[in-house]
Amino acid sequence: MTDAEKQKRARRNTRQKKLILDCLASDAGRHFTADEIVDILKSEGAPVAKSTVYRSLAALEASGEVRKYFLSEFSSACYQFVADAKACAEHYHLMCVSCGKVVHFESAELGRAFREIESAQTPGGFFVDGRRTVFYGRCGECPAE
Amino acid sequence: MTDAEKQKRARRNTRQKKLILDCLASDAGRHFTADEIVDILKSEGAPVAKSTVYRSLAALEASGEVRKYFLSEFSSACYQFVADAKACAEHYHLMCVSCGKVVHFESAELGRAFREIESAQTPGGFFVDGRRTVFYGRCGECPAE
DNA sequence: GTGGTTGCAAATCCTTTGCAGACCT
DNA sequence: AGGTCTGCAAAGGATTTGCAACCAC
Repeated sequence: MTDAEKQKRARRNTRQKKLILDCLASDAGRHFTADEIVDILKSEGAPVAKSTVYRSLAALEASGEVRKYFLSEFSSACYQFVADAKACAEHYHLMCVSCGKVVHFESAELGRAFREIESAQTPGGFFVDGRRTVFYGRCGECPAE
Repeated sequence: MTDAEKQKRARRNTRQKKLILDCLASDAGRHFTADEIVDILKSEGAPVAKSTVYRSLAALEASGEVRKYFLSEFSSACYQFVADAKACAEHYHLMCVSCGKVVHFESAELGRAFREIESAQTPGGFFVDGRRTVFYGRCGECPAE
């Protein structure tokens, strides 16, 4: 099934989906792990099964409402609410593997580097998707390991 | 225990460690997963337990002889022999989101872009880890969606 | 001989899946 | 009503760990 078909497929508005999306939207700047969402909803007296959380997050990611990040090999995946898809079009993401913070930035150098990559690879080049690519590293506020 | 202490600690040259390092060194340009190493050694008639492979790879990574990569959320960790620290310093990974192929490439432009990022971010800059960062996109052999 | 190492199996962690019943539309 | 969605438990894959036997030094 293609992404287009996925999005076209009927989707029901259930209590659980709303709870999960509300949780993510309550702090759009923050990343949540699936477990954190489970715990938060449980503490709010509206428990949702972990498998449901995973399934809903996958659906939300497919529809573009939520973005999934892999912060580091030591932690589980994190999910972040996407407030405005357009706002994400022209910048890149730096993610600190230590504290999980995401920094947005623009860079003319990067555009040049991507074009270089596109033409240098063979055969047919390689188109780099800047929106899908996340730069991992360490922010200035986190101590070096 | 610090890294320095780890390296200073007695390390024994066992048959298994040699086999694993030989396997990695047999193709220094390639990434191997732990499972691949297990299979290769088994097929060569010198089986090594999977747990031993993992432990040895961790030790080799700690000592700098092997580098560990996390190429994607869909695959397990990959390990690459470090023939010459300099030789591996400046290469990056492109992963095709369509076919999953990983392409290695070198880029002076990217180094420049990373340095720009490091100094442009506040406070304290942002150190980009080129080993952890994977560029997602589409390779020339896969049709545009 | 001693203590790092190995192999095996069991355990862990995160995530996915099978299935029966519950719930949208 | 009909198909989707949920919750539970069990399975899954990658990696780690406990432990007795092992072997390098």
